[in-house]
Amino acid sequence: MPELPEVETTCRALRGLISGERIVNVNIRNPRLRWPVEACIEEKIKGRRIEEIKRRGKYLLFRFDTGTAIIHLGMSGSLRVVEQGTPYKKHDHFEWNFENSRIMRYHDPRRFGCLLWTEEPEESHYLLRHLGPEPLEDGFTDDYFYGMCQRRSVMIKSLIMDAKVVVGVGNIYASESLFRSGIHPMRKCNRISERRVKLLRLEIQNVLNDAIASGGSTLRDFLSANGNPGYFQQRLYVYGREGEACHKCGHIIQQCIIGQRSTFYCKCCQG
DNA sequence: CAAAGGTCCTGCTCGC
DNA sequence: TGCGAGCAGGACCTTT
Repeated sequence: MPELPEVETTCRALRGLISGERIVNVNIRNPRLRWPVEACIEEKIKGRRIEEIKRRGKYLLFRFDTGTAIIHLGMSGSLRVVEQGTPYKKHDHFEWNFENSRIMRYHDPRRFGCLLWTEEPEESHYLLRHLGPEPLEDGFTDDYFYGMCQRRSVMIKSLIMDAKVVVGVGNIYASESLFRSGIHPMRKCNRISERRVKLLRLEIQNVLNDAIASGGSTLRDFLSANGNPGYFQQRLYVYGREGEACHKCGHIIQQCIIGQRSTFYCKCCQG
């Protein structure tokens, strides 16, 4: 579920619901996430106020005066805010109870996500230290991106999914942005014209902005029974459409595997 | 049985 | 031969 737009949607929803709230209780029901959830996190944040909630790549950062809690949603994780008395669902692994009687619950069937605690400045934490620029912020320039393409020789899809190059481009939006810019996903990144690389950079931003905009419409449902932030209603040109007709030219959408991940493209539109 | 939207880690290959 | 960088593949889990 969570690519950058979903994490951003979650981040905005949480800000509206629990920013500035004091945590009155922490309940770790199953610490066995990607890395074990340390029991000490309870004493670190209990009684503390969330001073800021922000996103870096696909990581959510909850800043307290004592340090920062880092949550990643992995492949199947989600965060919901519910009212007291809401029954647990299977795979609700931890929760934070707030003074305002709301509860933030972490749900994650595959347990690829994490909850970590750090007292370092967040940018020097080992998981965040080597992350590339945010795709929607100033550091992700044409010059920077073309430079990375020149310096490497991997397939372009692998390059844009590399968090050291740019954060937040997951499997869905990688295929979508390559379609929008007319680049075959298996093209070596150093064999693409500067003009096309610049177009790709722009289309990465466009597809992420579009997805955030449609995710934004689900914010008000965050507190309801179904807390899934969704990228539904979204117009996907190629992802998951193998065997169907291309919306632009009518040719059949193809599927291949790159870096163990399903990849979708139109061999007519993407030279 | 295959595949699912993430990403860290290991071990291999290649070029110097 | 030895080394580092860059790259591909494996691993982590459960559900459909």
